[in-house]
Amino acid sequence: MTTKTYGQYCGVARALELVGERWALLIIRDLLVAPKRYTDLRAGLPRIPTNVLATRLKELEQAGIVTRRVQPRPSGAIVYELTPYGEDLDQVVLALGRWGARSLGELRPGEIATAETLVMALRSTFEPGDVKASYELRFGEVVVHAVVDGESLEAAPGPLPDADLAIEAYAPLSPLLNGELDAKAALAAGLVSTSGSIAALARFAKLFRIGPTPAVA
Amino acid sequence: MTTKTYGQYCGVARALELVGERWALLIIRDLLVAPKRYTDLRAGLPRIPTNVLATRLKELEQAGIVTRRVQPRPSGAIVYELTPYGEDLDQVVLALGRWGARSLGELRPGEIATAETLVMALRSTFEPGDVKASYELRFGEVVVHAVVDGESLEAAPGPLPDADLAIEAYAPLSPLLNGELDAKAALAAGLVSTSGSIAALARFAKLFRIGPTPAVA
DNA sequence: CTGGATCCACACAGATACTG
DNA sequence: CAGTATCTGTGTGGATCCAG
Repeated sequence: MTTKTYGQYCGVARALELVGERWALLIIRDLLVAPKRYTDLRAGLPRIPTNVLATRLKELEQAGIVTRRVQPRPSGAIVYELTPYGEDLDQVVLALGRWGARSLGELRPGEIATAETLVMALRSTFEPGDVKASYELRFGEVVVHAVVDGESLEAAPGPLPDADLAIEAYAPLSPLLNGELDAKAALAAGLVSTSGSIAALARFAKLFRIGPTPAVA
Repeated sequence: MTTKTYGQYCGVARALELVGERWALLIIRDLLVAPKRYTDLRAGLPRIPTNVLATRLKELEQAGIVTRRVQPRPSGAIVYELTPYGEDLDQVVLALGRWGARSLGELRPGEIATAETLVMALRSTFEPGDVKASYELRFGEVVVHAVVDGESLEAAPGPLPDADLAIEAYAPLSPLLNGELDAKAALAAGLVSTSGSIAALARFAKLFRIGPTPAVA
């Protein structure tokens, strides 16, 4: 798509020319969480062909969205990082994540969740309010945490040992977050277990609520 | 991409599976302005191959994003319209448009602007404030109007004869809107002419301000 | 005229193997 | 670790054709 243009003088078209290709916004999603090395990106995007990853990174670098930095010795590692311009895609990725969350449904066979997908899920579904609380969320091997204080949310990979509430999910939490199950029912169904009360889990579910699953023809 | 999945349990990935294919979000952009017939969509997207348009419309219909309606006789016309689920992509398209507007730059050879691209440009760059005003904006053949009242903006195709300010653009207004030129300089440069004062044009430019052009490597 | 379907050439994505 | 090389298949682009 880099060479292919849409022929329209339009911000949407320009944006899609820059980041509309397959995998591009998923690479950016992962880099929004933290700078990463080539191998880290591959690990977070297991299905991406390596030549496509290499090509995208070059295109994104060319477009001024990503920078490629060689770390000083002794590490010598190569790190990909978003430029400020690339970081401005945050709102685009969050909007996409918010809209797409409603279609998540069941975990499909072979599908994975990473710390990056969970962090962006929390960030995109966050509804600011009056709550002040901290959470540790576990889903299999993947652990992330979130600190909520009114309008502000900090979400990042890794544990938070002294979180107000620790949540262990045994399956996608969509039914809890879209209102299909309330906190009590989700616990009863074995979807989730927590270190706290039903009320605390309900508050969590309200903070990161997603819309109802859309009807499909 | 409909059959091709990203293998990630992630809202962003789901969204891209549904609307991440080439042309899809541009079709949705045009439908966000108003429902359209097949031929109208072709007219607004001159470079889209007809088979791709037909395929996208089927996929989007399948996904519950677009509906295909046959109008009652005598028109019998077929109209494509967004479902409520599809309309929820508004925020995604606006976020993309806002980000991409900064990279618009010059009008490239063969590139066109339509009423739909102008309407979305106004909507995506609108910065709510204390202003109450109405505008008619002309760019070649294309005429759109906007009514601003504090937080609210209504933008739509077509003229608005009794607008507070009529603006005729002879070239893209990016230099005016990104602060490269101020209102006085833009008028002096022949970029634009208006029915009103320099101050009125400056207020317009402030309402629909876009960020600075990103530096590219 | 609208609303597509069909055909072909080709660029790009997918998969895997290989290298500095 | 960070890619490149190669092969294959599918989706896209572009033009044309066709039915109501």
